[in-house]
Amino acid sequence: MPDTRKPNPARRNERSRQAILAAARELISEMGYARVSIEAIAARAGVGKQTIYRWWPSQGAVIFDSFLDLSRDAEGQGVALPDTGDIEADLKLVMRATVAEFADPRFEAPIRALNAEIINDPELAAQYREKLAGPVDDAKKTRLRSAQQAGQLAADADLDLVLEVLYAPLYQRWLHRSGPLTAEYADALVEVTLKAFRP
Amino acid sequence: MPDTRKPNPARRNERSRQAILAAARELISEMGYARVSIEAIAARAGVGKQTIYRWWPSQGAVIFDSFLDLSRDAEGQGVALPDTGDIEADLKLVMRATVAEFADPRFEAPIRALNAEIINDPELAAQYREKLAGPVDDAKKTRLRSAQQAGQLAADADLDLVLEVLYAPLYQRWLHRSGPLTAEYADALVEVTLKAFRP
Amino acid sequence: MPDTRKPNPARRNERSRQAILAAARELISEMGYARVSIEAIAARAGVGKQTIYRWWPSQGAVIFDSFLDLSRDAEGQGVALPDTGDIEADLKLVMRATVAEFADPRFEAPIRALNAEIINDPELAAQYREKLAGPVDDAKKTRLRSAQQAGQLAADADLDLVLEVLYAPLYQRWLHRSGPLTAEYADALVEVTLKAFRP
Amino acid sequence: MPDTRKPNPARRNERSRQAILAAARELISEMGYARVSIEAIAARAGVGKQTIYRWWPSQGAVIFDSFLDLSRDAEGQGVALPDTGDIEADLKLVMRATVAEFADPRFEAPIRALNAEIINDPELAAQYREKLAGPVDDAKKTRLRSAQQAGQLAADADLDLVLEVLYAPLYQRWLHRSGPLTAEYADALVEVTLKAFRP
DNA sequence: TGGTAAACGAGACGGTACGTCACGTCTTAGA
DNA sequence: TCTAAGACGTGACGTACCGTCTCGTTTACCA
Repeated sequence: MPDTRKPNPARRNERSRQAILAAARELISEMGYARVSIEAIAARAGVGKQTIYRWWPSQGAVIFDSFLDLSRDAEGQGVALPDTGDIEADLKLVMRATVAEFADPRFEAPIRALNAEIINDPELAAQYREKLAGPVDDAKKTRLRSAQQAGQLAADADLDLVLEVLYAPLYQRWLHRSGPLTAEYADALVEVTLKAFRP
Repeated sequence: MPDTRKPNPARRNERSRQAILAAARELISEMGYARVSIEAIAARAGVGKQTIYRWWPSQGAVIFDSFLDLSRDAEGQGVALPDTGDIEADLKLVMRATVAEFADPRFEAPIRALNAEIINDPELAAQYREKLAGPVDDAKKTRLRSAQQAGQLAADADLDLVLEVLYAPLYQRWLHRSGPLTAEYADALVEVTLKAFRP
Repeated sequence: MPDTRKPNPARRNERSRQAILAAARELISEMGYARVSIEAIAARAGVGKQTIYRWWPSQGAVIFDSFLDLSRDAEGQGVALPDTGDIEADLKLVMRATVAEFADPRFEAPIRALNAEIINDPELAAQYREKLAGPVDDAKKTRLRSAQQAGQLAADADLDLVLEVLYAPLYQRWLHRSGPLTAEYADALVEVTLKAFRP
Repeated sequence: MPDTRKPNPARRNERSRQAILAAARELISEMGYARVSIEAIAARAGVGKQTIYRWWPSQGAVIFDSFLDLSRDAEGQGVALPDTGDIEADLKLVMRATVAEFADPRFEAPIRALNAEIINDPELAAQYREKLAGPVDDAKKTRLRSAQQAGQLAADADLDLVLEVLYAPLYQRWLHRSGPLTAEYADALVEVTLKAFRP
């Protein structure tokens, strides 16, 4: 009979939690996702394996949390996009930033790891949409709605679809390494998208 | 001294090759990609492990080949798209077929497995572009060029970009399970793409 | 800095002590010695693990105490052997009682556990001789001295040796399961021993 | 589903087998039985853990085999006792040798380990009687029968009982550390036993 | 057509990591 | 202050697979 008792979060050791998430990020960057084991994370974090198993159901969940942790630091909670009134300029700025982020070697391995994990784990995918993609997408949609009111975007445009047309090509090109990710490419995607959803 | 001699492909046992690829596909469908091992494939195929290691460098390569095998059966060699003269109708037909394929449970697990593998393995990604995506994309681009000549598409449109705008949103939505994949969605993508690249 | 303070026995919770010893006995009988853990004893006794570690240095010590506790109940403090004047009859009575005790399933597992523990733990062996075997052996030697005075036993017989010749074969046969333990066997041992140490 | 396939003994690696048994003996002598783990044996032997689990069902079985291996070396196959015609002299010789063996630190820990294991494992106890104690006892009984024919021992003496009276006190005193093991003690046991079973 | 070298099935091997269990220490809350 | 509760770092458990390495046993070429 496995132990089904739930641990008491109030007594959780925050130092251990941070050490585990940091170790996970470091190891993924250093050796690539496929070679990272729970044992290695525990050893690097100076933590017992059980402390990982106690709080996370799977390795994917640890990866996810380590990534969540990273984003929280980066963003704070104000995830608002710039709004200069010029939707094209604003989107290009944001898209170019995304391109730059993908080129940063510190982000490369963990983001790839997370995406690989998401593909095969629906549970994780749901969490990803809710905790990571969701808030960011909401901020983007807020900016798009502003553009709609300014008449720069069709009033009846499906904003989820707009975001997909804008971002999915970029993500796919990066994940599949099927072409160069340049500022020009980012600009082209913005222009194409705006043309597609022009009023 | 390890055995560095290369095996002689002429003497390869075709029955074993087929059994291995079939076993790989079956196991991925049955138990999910993460739980499939070389041992299990060998056992299911009634084959020694060495016979797998002799001909494939990694598990990802086996998965890839099993998938390649599958596509070859499906497509034959004539990977030409319909050309009725109406690019919108033709693309909608093809996109709806893709949506249907993604809904087929026999394809679901293996395609996901392949995509997950590609994300973390540049070598495999290159093979994927060359052997699988490449031919299909070429066929699609042939159809798009025909549309350009018919004045249905901007003559200076970057066809790789067109394909990305057309397909990436669909793939991403499926991989991330971030929304329903319907015929209407397929149609919408075609319409949006054609508007974006209208002459 | 570890806590090196000694606990104050005066404040010890007798209810917990009894619960621990009882739980130890029960678990050994139920699951066999090898499978009994401190965790299980603590859980069964409804006691914190620390309460066990505070008062006993090792699992062997708990087993020992649980056994000591059991014997104390059984014997009271009057550990005197019968003295009818007939040493052979008296010894046979006692030996047959020992045989019967060994056949009692409630005693089987704990006594075996204790003996296994004693073999590898000199500290525990010393305690065993002092607290458990000692008093019983003293009582037996008192009876043997009475037999010496009655001329039924050689006056210069080494009483420790007499006890060993009398009991060791019985214990060994039981521990090694190398033969049946019957009343006849008990009788034979008494007869052989008396013959060996006849005046 | 555990793997129930039986390994093929014909393909067993004798070098590994020897290394495991030697490592087990060494570790028991060095750190005491209680502290020896399968992991440590595998590491010391330069062997995978699975190679141990493949061929032995339990740690006790490894210990037992390592001991069996040791005895085989020591005895060769001729386990015959000396027969000078003087049973008392011959037995004293053998008993003194046993006492000396118990004092040899190379034997101390493994023999204790084996005895502790035997107490709680009936399966192992049976093997012990058959493979280790049995042949030795047979040799001893052969010598005792010779003494019976020479009229030095009661013709109707139960030889198993004779052996128990002779050896059990010695074993028990050693296992329980309840007294010194000297040549004099060995002699005394022989004298007592012969007196007990005198014709 | 019979000999021989390869590929084959089988599976044992030295390993790594798994996920679980229990250890003995520690911290917290409550009586 | 002792206690029940239980999280912690540690490390062994027994299992699953890894990729390599023999073992015989088919196969298929070639002499």
